Amino acid sequence: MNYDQILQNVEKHISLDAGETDYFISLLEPKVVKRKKFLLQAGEVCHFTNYVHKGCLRNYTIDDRGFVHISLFAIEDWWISDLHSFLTQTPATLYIDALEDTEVFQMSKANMEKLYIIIPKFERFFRIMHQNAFIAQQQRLMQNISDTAEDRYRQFKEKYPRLELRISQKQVAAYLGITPEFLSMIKRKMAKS
Amino acid sequence: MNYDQILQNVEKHISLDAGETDYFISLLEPKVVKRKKFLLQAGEVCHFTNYVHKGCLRNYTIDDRGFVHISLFAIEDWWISDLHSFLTQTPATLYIDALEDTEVFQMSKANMEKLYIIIPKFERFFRIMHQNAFIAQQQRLMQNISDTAEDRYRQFKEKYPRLELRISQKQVAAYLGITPEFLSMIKRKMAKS
DNA sequence: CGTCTATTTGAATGTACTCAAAAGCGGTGG
DNA sequence: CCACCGCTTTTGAGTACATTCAAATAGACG
Repeated sequence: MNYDQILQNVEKHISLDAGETDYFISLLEPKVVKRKKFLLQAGEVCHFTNYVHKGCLRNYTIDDRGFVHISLFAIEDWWISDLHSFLTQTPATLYIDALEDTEVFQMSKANMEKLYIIIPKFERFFRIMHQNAFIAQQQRLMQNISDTAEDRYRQFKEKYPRLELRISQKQVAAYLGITPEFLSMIKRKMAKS
Repeated sequence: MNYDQILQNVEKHISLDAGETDYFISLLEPKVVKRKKFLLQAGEVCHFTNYVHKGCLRNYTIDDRGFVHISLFAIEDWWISDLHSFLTQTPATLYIDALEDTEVFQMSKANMEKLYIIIPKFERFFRIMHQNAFIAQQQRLMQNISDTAEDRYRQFKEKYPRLELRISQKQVAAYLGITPEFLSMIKRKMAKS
């Protein structure tokens, strides 16, 4: 396995010496997730935080009417988990599954706690990670409140360039919070102008 | 000034000895914000993270059509800032102002950095803070995508019990992402059944 | 190749907004 | 203490945005 990519990700925010690097890597568990397979299902406890090395995962809820709502697409170099479940070790509300065959590095809750003790600057790393996630989500929330579906679709294409080529339109609609039928209409309308 | 409330807030997540407590308090700056006065305006750099000791602040954006969208109400015992602006020291996109005369404790960016160095466990404290904020916002985003305005209004009342008595319906509508007229209709409809 | 799912299209419906006008309410100054 | 002003809330009619349901077509995968 090649750890360069995940190390680069970490070293965007904190620096590690050789020993720290080795220790960090020793806590990671590589895993392959086949397309359509689950990494987490609602009701289970989320035992791992996952770094996507290659492929594409999605994080979603299913509402009372059975509709899927996607909270996040995690492609190469993204982190993904059910943060609430992971931190509190209570049953998850989110599902995580693979839209493509995917390779991840997993860090268990137990290993994460060891890591914080042995190399406290990882507190800083994950603080920054979560801050960035928070900011991105805040922007998305404000967009969802104020913008039309067509605007949100344009913003999706900017935020995830080329992802549309890899996933179905149904997935995009579930991310935008609209029906696939309506997204189809939006595309037709946009193509005309 | 009475620091018991903010210390209790901190000690929910980390423990402090007497010296640490004193140092933490020495970095706080008390401030009174009169109703309708700003703590932050879009375009300015957010220099402070604010803890609300008493009163009520709101965090909002103004979209291109001039509409206000409220990201958060911060009442007693909540923290509030423009996190992105604060962390990166770039111009804010959010406004913060007071809906009531409000007392806050402010911590500047410079003091925050000192705090992380002198008492590193505050990295942990703010990591947990931001994680919780992230989780709350994720739930709100999923609600906004999947639920009707009426459902969201019910959830607002659960999340902020009694707040409706303190703020105008217009503020609630700006939080829910609907017009005040439509919220009025929802209330009428709910009152009937 | 056949089956299953995704996408397109259209008509009818529901949810929420816009604009306008009237009524209610709160604060302020005289 | 009351009258007035400005802002909030209510109400309604017309409109725009988005969903639902159904059916036909296209595409993907085993």
